[in-house]
Amino acid sequence: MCYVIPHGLTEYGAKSMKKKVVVGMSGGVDSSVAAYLLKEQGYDVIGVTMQIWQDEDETAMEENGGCCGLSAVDDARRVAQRLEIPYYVMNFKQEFRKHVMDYFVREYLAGRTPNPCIACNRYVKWESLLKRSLDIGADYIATGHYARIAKLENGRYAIAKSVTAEKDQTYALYNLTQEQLAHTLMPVGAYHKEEIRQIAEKLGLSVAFKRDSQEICFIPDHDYASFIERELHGNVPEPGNFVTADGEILGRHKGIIHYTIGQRRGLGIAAGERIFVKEIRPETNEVVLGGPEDVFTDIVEAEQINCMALPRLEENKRMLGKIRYSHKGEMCTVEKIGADRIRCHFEKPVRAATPGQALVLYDGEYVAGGGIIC
RNA sequence: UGGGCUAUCGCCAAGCGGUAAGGCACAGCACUUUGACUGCUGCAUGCGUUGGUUCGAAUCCAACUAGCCCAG
Repeated sequence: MCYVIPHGLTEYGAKSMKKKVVVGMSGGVDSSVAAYLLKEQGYDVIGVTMQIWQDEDETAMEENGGCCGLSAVDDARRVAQRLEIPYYVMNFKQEFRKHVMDYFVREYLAGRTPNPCIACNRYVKWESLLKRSLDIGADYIATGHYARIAKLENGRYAIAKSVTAEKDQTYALYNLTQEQLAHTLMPVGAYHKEEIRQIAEKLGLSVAFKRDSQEICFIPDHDYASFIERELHGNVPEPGNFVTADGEILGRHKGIIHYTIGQRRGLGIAAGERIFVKEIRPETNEVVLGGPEDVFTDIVEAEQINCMALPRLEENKRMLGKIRYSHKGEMCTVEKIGADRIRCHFEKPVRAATPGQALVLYDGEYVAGGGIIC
């Protein structure tokens, strides 16, 4: 049995001081309404927008409206005014560059496929923003994620799937630490997206019908390979061979950064049937291709484990495993094969488990933990 | 040099006298707080070239060109 403590409210009144919370405001509907909800709940709310990658003079591309977009500051400031809460912009460019952009490039160079949102959450939003928020006297940080935080019977904090799971964002949050969760609020997790929009509309917030964010925020044109090339100043990995699992050469590839496991489009090979990337071999600069069935596996290994609901990922426990954000999940059992490494045996093969992506394990409603697929 | 076979979209490939299937590749869109996957749409006024037969030819005939195979 687990129960939810609306932590932060428990002591409200007892100390006659309002709890102070910093809301990370992206300029979108969700975080705007999150700020409103917290204010209604009696918190001392401070709005903050994180400046993470965009240059100040980059005022073009207003229409993008990504989670960290450029009109973000204007929109967020307007909302803060409307809600009559203090508002600040904090610069996190250094942290973002180090933990997200550099990591992103490094992973592709190593033949892996990173998930920048997860890194951003763990190291920028929660590590850096939380630290600075605590420094200015806040008790919590809050975001507009569709997820809930619960304190479990075993004393641990865990992220739970949003009540209304059509918009479940728990996968991208699996890597948060206990300490971070203890200081985090996610007020919109109790609502439907539609309800959030309605609240925003009722409040007269201009962002009520703003498009949801999508794609990699620091690569608005969606051309991530060109981004990597720019970052490396053209010093990119060489073209190499497309090969079959048997070693037969099928053609030339453009360099391993252009590919990910399970990819079909963009290979430029007319095999007569659909072919997919099965494996990327940085050491020989080969990209292995195969048929649709070659890309399934029932064993997935992961490292850099973060435990959340469970103090450790127990052996032989049946859990739901998700190998990508949009994966519905498949039941699996966990085997510990190293100090910081697990092997999951899926009951049904999963498609295109990709090194660099996260394997997130769910124990019922809660995120049990997860790691990086290797 | 004889004899035979084949030439249809970037690749593969239907078509067999009645007005150019399909797959792959490619492009665009949709989906999507990662990369992918997936779905939808588009993609040969022309069938090696030139003539001929026919109301009508990618489909029949002839010549030419190219490639392949077998003889020497």
